[in-house]
Amino acid sequence: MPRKPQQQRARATVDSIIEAGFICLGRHGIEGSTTRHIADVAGISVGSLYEYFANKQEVMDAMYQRVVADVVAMIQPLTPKLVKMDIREAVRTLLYEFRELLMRDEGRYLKYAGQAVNVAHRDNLEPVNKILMDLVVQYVMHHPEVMKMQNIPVMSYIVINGGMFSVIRHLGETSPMITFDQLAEGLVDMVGHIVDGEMRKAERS
Amino acid sequence: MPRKPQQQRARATVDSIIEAGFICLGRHGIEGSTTRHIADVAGISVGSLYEYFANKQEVMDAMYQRVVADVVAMIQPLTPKLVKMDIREAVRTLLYEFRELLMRDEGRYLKYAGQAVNVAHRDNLEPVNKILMDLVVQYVMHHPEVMKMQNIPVMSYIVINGGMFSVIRHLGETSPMITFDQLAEGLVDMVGHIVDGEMRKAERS
DNA sequence: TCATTGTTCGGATTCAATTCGGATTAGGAC
DNA sequence: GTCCTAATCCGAATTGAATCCGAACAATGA
Repeated sequence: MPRKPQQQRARATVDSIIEAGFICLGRHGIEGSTTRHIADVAGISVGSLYEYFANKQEVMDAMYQRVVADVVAMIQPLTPKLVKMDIREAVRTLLYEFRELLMRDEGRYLKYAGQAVNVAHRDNLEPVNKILMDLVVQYVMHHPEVMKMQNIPVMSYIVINGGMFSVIRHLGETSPMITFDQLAEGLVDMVGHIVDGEMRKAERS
Repeated sequence: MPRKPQQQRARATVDSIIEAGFICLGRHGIEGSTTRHIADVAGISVGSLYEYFANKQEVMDAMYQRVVADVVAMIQPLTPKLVKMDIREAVRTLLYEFRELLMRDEGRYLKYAGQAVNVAHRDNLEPVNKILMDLVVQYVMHHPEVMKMQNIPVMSYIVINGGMFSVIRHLGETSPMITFDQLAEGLVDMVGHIVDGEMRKAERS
């Protein structure tokens, strides 16, 4: 039965716990992130941690939520610009912004995203999926010609999931076989070819 | 200091532990898979478990290895047939075989694959990546015309990673927005469009 | 000031992972 | 068949991390 922080100092405590969670994860990985360790880094006692979080997992969840919120906050204001761009340029822009976000603070978020992609936590990524789907919808509205494509939802699903995973995985790679720029251009071309190909298919039928 | 099993009954014990690992994971998820629980299901004591595995993680690793070995064993004999097919048909065949394997024994392997896709365990999937890269190489040798593509490694990386992840994620979804057939056709078209698009690009230059 | 409610603390408790020393069994030597 | 040794198995004891709890401390507001 965790409590809602009501006073200013309690909110600060909650913040320091989440912050400490990221620091511990960055420093010693999952193993080093014991509740005691997190509490130490946050400068509080373990007891205090459990005032606001029912268990360790909830601390992790709060960290997720912050990552996800930041991703959404990154995409949202970008949407108006993106929808006016050529599709390839839009994908490219999004990819580099995404990387910038994941690499921020010595890859703090990337470490987390790496955990988040497993199926057990798939729901946590839902808001990101949603905003990207919204972006697709808005994009289509600005580019009526692509509406000829029959399978936009399916292709979006593939591109969004496959794209996110490829990027997260690639950034986590210690000695990648390809550079990020190559990966990004590959993804850009992939989306471009899909749109071109689907349009061509639509015209034929 | 885990020991190598030397007698027949010891090998049976090791096997029963791995088997029990899968059963526990299927029954109660990660939480239900305590060493005691696994030992109980395997019909041995915890002590025996530690005779052959240094720790719980090693049991998990042995399970990974079995999954990965089975995936490789599925693809290897399929390769000769695949390389002779049209690219779209090859992708389609591979996808359905992959699903069949993941769903075997009430999705025993799928539960495991879900864990494996996170960055911490990315190395475990390396053999699968390798055999798929090999498949690409062999495919290219049988279809010299696609050699005109400039970025085969990059596109393979994207398609392999993105494809595997999309499928694993989709199969783990409780109420998927799209059917597996749709996903499969989408992936087939994606690969097809990429090849067509890249060939066109190559001809232009 | 006092009462009330929010906050913090750190020792006590619980539970799973791992260890260890002794009991049991397989399989070869005689 | 008997004996011997290494392999195997066992499960109580240990360890350490997660979690709980009740007392101490701080803020608020009448």
